[in-house]
Amino acid sequence: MSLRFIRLKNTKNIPIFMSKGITSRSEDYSQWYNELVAKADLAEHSAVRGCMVIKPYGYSIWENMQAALDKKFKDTGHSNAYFPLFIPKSFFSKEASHVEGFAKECAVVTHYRLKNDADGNVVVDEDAKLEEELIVRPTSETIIWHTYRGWIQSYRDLPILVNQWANVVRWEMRTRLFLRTAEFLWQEGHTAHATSQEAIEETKRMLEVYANFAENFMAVPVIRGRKTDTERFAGALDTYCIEALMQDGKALQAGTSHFLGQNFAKAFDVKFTNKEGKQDHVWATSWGVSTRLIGALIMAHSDDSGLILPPKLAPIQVVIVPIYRSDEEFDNISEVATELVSKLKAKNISVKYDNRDTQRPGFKFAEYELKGVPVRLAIGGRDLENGTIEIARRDTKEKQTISRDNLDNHIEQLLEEIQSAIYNKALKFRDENIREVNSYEEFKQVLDEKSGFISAHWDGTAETEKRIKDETKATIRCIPLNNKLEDGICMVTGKPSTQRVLFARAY
RNA sequence: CGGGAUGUAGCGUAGCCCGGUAUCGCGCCUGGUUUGGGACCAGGAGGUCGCAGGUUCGAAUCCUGCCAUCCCGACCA
Repeated sequence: MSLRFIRLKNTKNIPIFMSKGITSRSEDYSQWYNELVAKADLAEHSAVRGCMVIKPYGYSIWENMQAALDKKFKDTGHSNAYFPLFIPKSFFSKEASHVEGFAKECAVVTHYRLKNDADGNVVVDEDAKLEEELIVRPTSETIIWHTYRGWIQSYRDLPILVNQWANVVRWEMRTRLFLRTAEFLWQEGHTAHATSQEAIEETKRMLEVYANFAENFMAVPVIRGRKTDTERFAGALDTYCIEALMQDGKALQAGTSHFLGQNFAKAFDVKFTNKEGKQDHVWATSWGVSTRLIGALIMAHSDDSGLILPPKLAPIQVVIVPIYRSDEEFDNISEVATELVSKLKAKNISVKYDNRDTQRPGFKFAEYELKGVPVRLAIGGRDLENGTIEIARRDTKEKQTISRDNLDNHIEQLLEEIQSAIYNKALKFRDENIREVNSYEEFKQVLDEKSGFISAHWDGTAETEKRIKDETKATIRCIPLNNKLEDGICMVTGKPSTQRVLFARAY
């Protein structure tokens, strides 16, 4: 039965487990993504509309991301704390543009008790209405700045460098696992500073932390940039971002860092006494990345056989598969494998010896390809005789039989090589898909035929930006930092422009 | 929240037009043979046909209402 046939008949957006492979990227990219998420055991839809269950394998990728990011936050002087899930409605309305930005997607708690009605059904007890409604946090600026007010009196209390790992809720109409769900996991950093300059430095420092993480851990090259006024975070003076390019040519915002100016300090009346004894409002930043990064990871590297995970984030870096014909042979192989496991563990390499006898080797090979395990080792009877092992790398699918001497060092090097190989591949793809365009006609053509990032002149107005979005669905992803200044004319209006900005259709 | 479609076993489906208690594949369980790229044979378990009414001797099938999901729009990390 052909996949195409199945797909056309499959009206539910649920993957097809009966087939051996998954839909190819060229056939249907989003179908490929959905099936991959399910078949690689990363996540599934839950009983709650718009919310996902992150399964153990997917969650351990998130844990690896958390560990790496958390270390970077600590290394840059931040501490973790935790603020409430609920935010009083009144807090929320104190910063005008902030409310406006989030109002349409907030979950609201109105009651605190249930009861049984006459028919025995569980209903909301109308007598238990909250005096003040609570908003389930879509982000925590308001509750945090309300709290910071009590923490800050003097410049000596500054800076405050706090991060929290949390869940947030944004009531989305249309969801995709990891990319957009009603509830998601993230971290949000919230810092308070004595000067504008210091806050701006913090904003940029954390953007660089994100960019560094994306490139060195996720192996995803990113463009550092600044958002336009329209795309800016609700309540910020400036939003910086890192933008990544997915294999289908669509852009994905992978992290944001905001300079909030004194907006929240003013809204929540957070003042401090400076060295000169004068009162001033505190300067703020906030920055975050979410489980969306897992979506980015999938779409940046993976192929039609499954996930390709960068070794630095892979839950299992090396898997060993035994191939045997008898119990005795299995025992002999296990002995070799167990020794190898301890050698690799000693090098802090995450390794799994898959000794299940319920699945055959071929099945396991396919399974670990699907799950993106970077290195696969196979040991069979021939290897026992020859002192060899079969080693296969997931990214290129290259396979060779090598001596087992010095294998742990070899694998350690190979993992590093894979890490940089997938980065370089993604970088090459990204660079090949940034195109300079000088007319609106050409812009539309490139967008439809090639997609990717388009670098073009824009007159800097929100009207033109909106027109382009309405007509082409492409948005300005960012104004790249360290952008080359060059005189030009806006591709739409012909008005003067001093630099090119990056457009793309985006997730 | 507008337009369109779909709900049958864990998953994918046949049956519905033309009413008679549900088909097939994958997966699952048991036993055996297998094992260097998704094994094979034999046996077996699993379904209030989305929910609630109605028509009928009898409803997966016909009628009414509701619910859920998916696709296309408006909104978004």
